[in-house]
Amino acid sequence: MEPIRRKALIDATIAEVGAAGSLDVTVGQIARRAGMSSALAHHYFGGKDQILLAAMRYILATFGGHVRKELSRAKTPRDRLHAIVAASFHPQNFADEVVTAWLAFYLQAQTSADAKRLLRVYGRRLHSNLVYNLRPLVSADRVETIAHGVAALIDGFYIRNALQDRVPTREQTIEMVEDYLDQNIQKAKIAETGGAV
Amino acid sequence: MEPIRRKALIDATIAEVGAAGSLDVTVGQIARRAGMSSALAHHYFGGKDQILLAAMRYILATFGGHVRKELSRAKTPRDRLHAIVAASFHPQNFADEVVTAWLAFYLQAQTSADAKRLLRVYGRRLHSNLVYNLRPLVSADRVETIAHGVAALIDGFYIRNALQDRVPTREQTIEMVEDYLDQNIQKAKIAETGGAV
DNA sequence: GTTTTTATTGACTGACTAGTCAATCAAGAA
DNA sequence: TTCTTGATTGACTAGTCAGTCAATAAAAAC
Repeated sequence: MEPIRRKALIDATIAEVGAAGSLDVTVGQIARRAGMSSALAHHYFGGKDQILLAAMRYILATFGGHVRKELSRAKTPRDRLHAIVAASFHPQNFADEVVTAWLAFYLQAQTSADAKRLLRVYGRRLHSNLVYNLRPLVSADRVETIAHGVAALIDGFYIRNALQDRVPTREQTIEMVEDYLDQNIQKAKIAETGGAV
Repeated sequence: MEPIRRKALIDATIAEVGAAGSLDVTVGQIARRAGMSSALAHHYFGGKDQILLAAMRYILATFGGHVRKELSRAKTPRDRLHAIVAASFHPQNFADEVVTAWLAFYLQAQTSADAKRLLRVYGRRLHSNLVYNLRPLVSADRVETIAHGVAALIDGFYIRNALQDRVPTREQTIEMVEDYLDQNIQKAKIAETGGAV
């Protein structure tokens, strides 16, 4: 029973946080959505913080899984960059409630040391993935800058998709990030002596 | 007394929300920081929601003020675009506690219709400012896309500045957004017949 | 100097919530 | 059958907080 109950609680937490648009959800609400009593939720997780943290870990792990899966298929650095972008906007990660939950956890990281650590681990992993694959394509002094730009674009589109209206579609969004990458790769090449791939 | 008390409560709210990294601040905490009893805070604002909303309005108004001020000095469309970017990263808006408070309100917009409306008014204002000044510089079919890209970059750098480590400095950030603009303006010009400004 | 208005608060309430616990229930082991 | 172990919950506790209110103090109006 334990793994089933834990998974149900994690799913319910993401759904509840996403629906409420806030971390102000009670253990009772989560437990009810997961079809059990709040006492049972405490029994399996020990406390509210741990339920929340488990849900956050799940979201990040799902994201990490998508990235790895896409990366394994890609052969060239440019392909791998595309894979990272595509994984970031995978419908399962880009879904409104997931983004909202993500954002709520982002905010909680401001107060919870555990949450902050989790988030930064994933932030750095994304960053180093980008840097690693940019290195063969652009001059060394531009790598960091471009990686930060791509990461900011991704986060920005995420947050805007969840909270603003009249935003680009998922496909347009991906294309814009790809454009950003290509323009910067292009520029870096021109800056060098114009060598071929 | 009323305007003094209200201003003190708004300042205290932003400080308290920024410090807590969450909207989970009690009226008592806010009132104490503002040097009065919680009963008085209720007396002047009616309720917690209205205090929060007033603080959000204040942040957005401050931001709007900076944009207007910078815009009034700029003469060309390119200058005005620069002004918008510069205002977005004005130290007073980019300060950690303000960004955190901003983010917390962003999230609350998911649940509060009033907050959502406020946020979208400002989102659209930024967007139309960008579009208006991009129009003379790039081909018509690119205007919207670039405006969305710039807005996403700004939001992305905001959130990352508040929540990630090893992020670019304010100056580097501004330069990166400017670069994005220039590259896209450049590209649009090449796409046309190479006409001068 | 008296009345009215405004500023202010301590004390209180009603509602809600995280976490606990003792008690049931079900199923398999001995 | 009896014992043990994990699953499960209703009821309870202790604490918190938004919002109210009656009372006081101070200032302004008359």
